[in-house]
Amino acid sequence: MIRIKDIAKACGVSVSTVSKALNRSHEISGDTTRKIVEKANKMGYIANSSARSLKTKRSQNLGLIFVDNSDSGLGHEYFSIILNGIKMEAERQGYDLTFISNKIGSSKNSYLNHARYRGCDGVIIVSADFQDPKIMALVNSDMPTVTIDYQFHNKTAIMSDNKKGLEEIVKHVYEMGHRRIAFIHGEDTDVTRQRLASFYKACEELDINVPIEYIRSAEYHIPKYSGIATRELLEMENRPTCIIYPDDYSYMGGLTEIEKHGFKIPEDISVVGYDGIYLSRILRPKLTTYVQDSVQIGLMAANKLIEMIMHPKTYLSEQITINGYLQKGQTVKRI
Amino acid sequence: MIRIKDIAKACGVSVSTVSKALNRSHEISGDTTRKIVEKANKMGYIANSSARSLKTKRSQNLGLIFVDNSDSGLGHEYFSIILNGIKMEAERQGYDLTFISNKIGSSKNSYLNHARYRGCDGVIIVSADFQDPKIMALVNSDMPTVTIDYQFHNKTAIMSDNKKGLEEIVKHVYEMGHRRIAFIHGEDTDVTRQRLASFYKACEELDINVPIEYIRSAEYHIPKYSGIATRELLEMENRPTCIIYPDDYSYMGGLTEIEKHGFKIPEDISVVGYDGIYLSRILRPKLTTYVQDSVQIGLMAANKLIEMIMHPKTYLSEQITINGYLQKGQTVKRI
DNA sequence: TTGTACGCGTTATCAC
DNA sequence: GTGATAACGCGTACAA
Repeated sequence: MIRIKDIAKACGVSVSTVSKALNRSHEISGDTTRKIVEKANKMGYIANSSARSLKTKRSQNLGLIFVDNSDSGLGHEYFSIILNGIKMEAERQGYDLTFISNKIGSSKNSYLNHARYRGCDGVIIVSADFQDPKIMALVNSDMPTVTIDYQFHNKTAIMSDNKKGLEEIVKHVYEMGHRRIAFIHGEDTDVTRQRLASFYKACEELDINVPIEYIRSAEYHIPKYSGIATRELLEMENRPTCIIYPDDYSYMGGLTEIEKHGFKIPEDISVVGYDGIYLSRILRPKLTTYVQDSVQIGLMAANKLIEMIMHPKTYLSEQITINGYLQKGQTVKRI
Repeated sequence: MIRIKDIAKACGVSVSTVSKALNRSHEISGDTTRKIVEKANKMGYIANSSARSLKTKRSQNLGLIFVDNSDSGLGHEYFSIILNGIKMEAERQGYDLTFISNKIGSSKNSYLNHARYRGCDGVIIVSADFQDPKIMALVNSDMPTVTIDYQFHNKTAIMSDNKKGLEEIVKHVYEMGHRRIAFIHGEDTDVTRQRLASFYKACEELDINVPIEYIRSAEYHIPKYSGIATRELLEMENRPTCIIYPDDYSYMGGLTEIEKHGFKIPEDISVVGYDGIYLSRILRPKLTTYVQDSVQIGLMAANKLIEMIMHPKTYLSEQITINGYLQKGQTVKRI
């Protein structure tokens, strides 16, 4: 390992001159800087981030919280694409990314402590139990944080546009002539509440009557549950002509059930997904779904967090909504 | 922020005593240790990893290389599940995970330098261009590394069992009565070569004749290319009765093409995928595919890397193969 | 424009 | 069993 001290010796200057030169300080003359930088490269000098951040109190490192009780969190395309977006933007701006768990070494601990331990400049909470006191403690600390798809009071959050999403879906389905529209929603979260409220509102405005039995509960990303809900809907006397699913994956569970009943999509029943994952585009019939711009969500999360880190005094928390768009596939029949 | 110095003052002991007590050194009496630890907790002490690793030369942090030219790397379930496995095992053993790119801050750099800069104890190369000199430099350095699905000479690698995979697929398809078997493979990589060799070998042993036109090239994870290959196969005079795809996603491209030709699966043509992603299980007909145990691949990669870090002298590089299994779906017809 | 000296928080060595 | 002290590598007042 080679240190600035070695370079200083090799160049016949002091360590501080080397430090300043490497950091392109204007205090150092162009000539000296050039000479030092060149020498440093030749000697294969690599800075030591530990020493640097010990001194500067900055790590250029962002924490990443990704808790998946479902044990396959990262496996969900929606999240992994968000992660990809975060990674791209963080790298672009010269930040690294470190996963933050709720333990340090082998001992249980809080997320906040872990982030502090690693000297994170800020933390992005991609997926977590937002009711967890340890998450709340983190968000309410002085550590800059950005949450995704969950809004803490007065904190910066990046949200997919659930309101617009359900609104557009309902409108489209309505225009296609449907009046008996069922909605299978995910477990009770902020996102779900937004979507549900927006669904009701859109229906109300269009004078669509929504029997309570048309609203079914399932869990995001678990096709089985949406399958069960689908069966219940199909077996109703006055069954819906269109079913809106919590997400594209869940639709697959519904699909199985629909086929079991001998129904065809969209001839016998229309369906709409949510997320617009890759799968939705290659399925046949192509799925009508609301495409969330997950890369953009990730980019924006990283971007805002870095802004917050750089301007801690002037930055005002924001709630940013990332627009998606309706992908009109072939799963909604005109009736 | 509270430092050991503060605790020392509060307890009326020296900093070194506190340090030792917190690290459970046996030099310190049980009583003193208890008192110090308690006080530290009460004061909300959190260690500083920068200071610690500056001194100890250990970071308890693993680097993660994940390069995706395709711009959706993390979005591929195979990789994101591997990542999940790595994360689980690293956390279990008290290691953190940091993404390593080929730049430090805003300046271009090598992976090795980046890993050194962050003081990584080791690096897992999940996905990368293994011909990239920067990757090779990393692997050939003194930095402990583990690669996934690529074998550098005399280095530790975790491989999915491509040999057994293709072998089992061919055997199964053969047993179902197929003799005209086509294989669409991915771009030229280690994995592809292994699979191709194994495919040929299995066919040879079963006396299956493989016309050169039955071997088609596509790219992993890009349905479009597999779609094109599929069309070419379907339009042959003597078309195959079964097509093996590079991966489950690619099969979706083939599916579209097959339906365009008015063929049904498996009545008119049989198909086999590879990977066993979630999708393969919920598709109807359920896809016959070779399931890779990607969580296990991730777990093992982290596990071996940590072993290597802890026993640098005695650890011998290994090539570990993680077994998968054949998922018999409904896409291969008995003929 | 350059150099000196110190401190960031921690651990390791050695003396007591 | 405990304490004093010197590093680890870097950045930055402040001095020159």
